[in-house]
Amino acid sequence: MDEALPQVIDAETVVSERPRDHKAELRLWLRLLTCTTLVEDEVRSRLRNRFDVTLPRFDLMAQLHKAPDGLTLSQLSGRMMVSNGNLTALVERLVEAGHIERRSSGSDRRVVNVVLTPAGSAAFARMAGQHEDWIAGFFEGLSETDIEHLMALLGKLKASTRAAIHQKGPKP
Amino acid sequence: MDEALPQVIDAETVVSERPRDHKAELRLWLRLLTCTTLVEDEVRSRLRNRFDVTLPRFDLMAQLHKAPDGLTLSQLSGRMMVSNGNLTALVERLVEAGHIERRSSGSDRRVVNVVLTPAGSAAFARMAGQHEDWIAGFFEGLSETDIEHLMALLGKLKASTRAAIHQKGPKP
DNA sequence: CTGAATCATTTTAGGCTTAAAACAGTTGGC
DNA sequence: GCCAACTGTTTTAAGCCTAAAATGATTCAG
Repeated sequence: MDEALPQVIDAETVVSERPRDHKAELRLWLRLLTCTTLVEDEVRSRLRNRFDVTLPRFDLMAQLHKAPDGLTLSQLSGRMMVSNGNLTALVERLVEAGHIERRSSGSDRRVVNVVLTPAGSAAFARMAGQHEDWIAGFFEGLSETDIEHLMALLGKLKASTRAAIHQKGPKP
Repeated sequence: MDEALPQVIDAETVVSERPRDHKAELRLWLRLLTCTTLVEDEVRSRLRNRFDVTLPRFDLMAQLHKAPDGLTLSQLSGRMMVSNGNLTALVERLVEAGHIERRSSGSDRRVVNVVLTPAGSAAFARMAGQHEDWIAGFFEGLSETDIEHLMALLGKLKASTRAAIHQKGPKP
């Protein structure tokens, strides 16, 4: 590519001459977003059509499934990366649906514990199995090594992004 | 783990004995989601804090920027992959902010055309430049070949997912 | 033992999103 | 010309999401 450059221009100069062409990164970001949206929207739609459940509710049930002894609302909001106030209504609807149960903690009257009911647990097991198969279906065109490479590259991206975020705005 | 399997079971049989271990795909999907959410939330937050604009409004302005002659609401909803009813309020707020302008089409009294105002156009140019730099910053930890590989692998994933979606539910 | 700080949750106000119904304007077959 | 089908937009009802304020419970320093 740079073979025919005049000899007086060294590599550093060439770089500094195009300081701001970030189109490749921008295109990559758009593609990343497209892929995620594609999968996510389809998952939402299948959960809704086949199990009459929304993705946030599924997520909440997944968290409770991983914690059979239940979780407080704060623990839930932390794990779901969702604001605290959000959970109040979400929990209320899952209670109405009979999937989960509120339990007040004996020792601290501020905290609300939430647990899957037996019915909710069974419903979640059914949904989670299907969900896993759906995801496998979406990734079917990728080989095992594709999956490994993608996993590694996304790991790198995750680290890079976190670094960029925490560099600019870590609480002083 | 399976080292002590009876000798009569060959590799193929072993594979068929675990027909449904899709954990690698599931983990990859979670990581993909994490990366996208990480970038998206940070972009939202910066747009909000530095330009007092939401991501949907930025997206809408980006579409209008690419179409200097303006777009109808239906064209906009198609390009933004968003429902039609969604746009009514979104457009209304951008009109209030002075970023865009409604123009009724001369020939068809049903359609509403929308165009960036000069102020909106200038505001968008400023935001888009910053936005590109932010994305470049998030991807800084990736080499040029990382970016190429990621682009290719995500292209494969996009194709695979589309195939899986259209296989199960294309309109008959 | 008491008041300030802290903590868990809920409420509030505002925005985004969808699907489906309602409205309004246009078009084509008769 | 007229009406039925179609099209573009808006409205409605319901859900998800956040930040910030409010409420209620706990803890701890003095």
